[in-house]
Amino acid sequence: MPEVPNDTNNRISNESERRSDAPAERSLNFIEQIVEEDIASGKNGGRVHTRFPPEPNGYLHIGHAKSICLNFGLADKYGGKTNLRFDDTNPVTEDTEYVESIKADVRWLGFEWENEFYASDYFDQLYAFAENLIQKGYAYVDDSTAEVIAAQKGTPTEPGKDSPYRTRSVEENLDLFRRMKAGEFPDGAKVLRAKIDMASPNMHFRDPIMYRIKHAHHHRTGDAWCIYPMYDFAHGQSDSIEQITHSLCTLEFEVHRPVYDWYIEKLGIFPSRQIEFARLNLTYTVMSKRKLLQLVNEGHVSGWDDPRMPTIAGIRRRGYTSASIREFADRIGIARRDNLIDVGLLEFCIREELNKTTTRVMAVVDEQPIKVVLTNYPEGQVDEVAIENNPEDHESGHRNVPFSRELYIERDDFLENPPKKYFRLSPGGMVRLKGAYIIKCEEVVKNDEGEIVELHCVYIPESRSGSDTSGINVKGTIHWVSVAHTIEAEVRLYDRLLTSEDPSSEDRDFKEFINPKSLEVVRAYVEPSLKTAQAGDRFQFIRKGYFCIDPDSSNEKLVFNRTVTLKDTWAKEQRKS
RNA sequence: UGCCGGGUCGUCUAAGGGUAGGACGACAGAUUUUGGUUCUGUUUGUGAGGGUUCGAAUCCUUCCCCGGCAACCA
Repeated sequence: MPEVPNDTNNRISNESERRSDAPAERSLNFIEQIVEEDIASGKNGGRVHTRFPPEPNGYLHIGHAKSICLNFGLADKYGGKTNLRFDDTNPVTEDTEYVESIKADVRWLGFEWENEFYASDYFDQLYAFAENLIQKGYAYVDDSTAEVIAAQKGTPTEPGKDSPYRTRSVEENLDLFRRMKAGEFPDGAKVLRAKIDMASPNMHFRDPIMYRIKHAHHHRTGDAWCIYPMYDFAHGQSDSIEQITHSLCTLEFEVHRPVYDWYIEKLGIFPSRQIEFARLNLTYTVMSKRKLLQLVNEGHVSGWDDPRMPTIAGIRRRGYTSASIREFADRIGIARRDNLIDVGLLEFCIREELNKTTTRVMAVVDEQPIKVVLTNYPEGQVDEVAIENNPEDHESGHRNVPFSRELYIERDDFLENPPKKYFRLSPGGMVRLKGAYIIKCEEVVKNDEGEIVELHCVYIPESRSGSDTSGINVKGTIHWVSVAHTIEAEVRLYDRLLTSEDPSSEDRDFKEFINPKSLEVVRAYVEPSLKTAQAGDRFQFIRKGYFCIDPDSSNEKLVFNRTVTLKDTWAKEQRKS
């Protein structure tokens, strides 16, 4: 697990700050309404205690971020607490690597948990709960195979059938369950089931399995156990043990709620309340751990933290700030209807922040930039021109950038036969070099293949930025770097991971929609001030987008990730025609 | 076909018997030494029918559509 860099934008506002910061009064989401009703009625003594319960079998993604912001945000808002609880009841898929990454991600998002718990902390207690239910006649040991149990379960439209083992005596059940625990039986030989109703219209009520035998090494309890509780027999009781007041989960657990309540009722323990909300779906990506794991294992991406991944680790490496993720979570809201959020909203959130905070720098992102030679500029002369660090922040000051006779500009910023509203450079045309002079293109130099290799231009000495007396008005301003002073860098340009807006709605497998151009690695020529930039530093490349230094970067070779492009109305217009 | 949910601008999300509002997007304009930012304006919505009511997105009813549920996963 790589160390997670500090996020300077990671400050969590305290309560009073948050209140004064609060813009217009926002309406409550349905969970906040429930919480406020509970507080008003004095339920749980007005206490609010939530929990974030990941299973440590994969990395967290932006959908988890929604849940984290909801759970921690709710506690924060109502003076409550939030536990981090690892739902580690299935040792074969779980690992401490995931535990560590999850903790790092939650912290990076800006939240600190009240308690760090594990469902495995409660194995003794859960075992006692199970014996309790056996004693009350609510549970029995079933020797049937998985296949037989599945067959007896019936279907959604047909009731199930009772297992022949359903009528075992309490004594026999107790004896068998203890021997399951003692390791007398192989995996799959027996399970402990709740005795509820094999004819229930809710499939989860048809004698759900409580414990199964798994002779597997657990990441925390080691080899102490060979029986492990199922989700349904662990989650609600864990909530109850921790006195969780509001147990928030996604919609697919809705049909589990009657089971959740049933165990709590039969055990007579603290009644936590489960409330479901719709999970996050984002356009042009997938959000299931299974699919993300597949992308990682099959090498479609470089790892869980590949900047194209919707994982928190990936988004972080891409250059997103945690504040922008929190803002996003806030804007998408909480409701029960299925949703598919436009990834454009996420991009809006990061642009909004980075626009205010990043230093503007000159970077010519082009494998083959065009060299501009200013024929009337003295050879060997170097000028220092002042560039505003950030026009959105007047305190940010200026920085000197070297200017000389030979410059690089992007190939896109010159067109031999420009269309009507093209504001950039063209033969005989004029353009402003950002922070420097207006230039006029007088000659286009081509190689034998007819490719443009050089532009011979003249600069207008009176047009210098800040002291322009030329009286010339140009429509366009372009960025540039001085050939003699630039440093080369690698830039990784990311695009959407998938080409389908909603891959789950497609007939074909999601992997058929992997965007072959989701990563493009190009060379760039950047201004010398970037020499000392450190991993995690963020910049705006003027007119291009927001970029951050990747951990792969070194003193020898700068590596930038493009977090997000700037809005580009010109490109949009081009696409239309 | 059984059970449980859910349907409000293109996308999210409010309004819970009394003006359908906000955000993102889109479009138009202003400003701009980033075709960025900022500002202004515009556009578009209650799945359908019936009922209750002075008045329905909201209550009742029939229908339609969408999602989830049949792992010894969570």
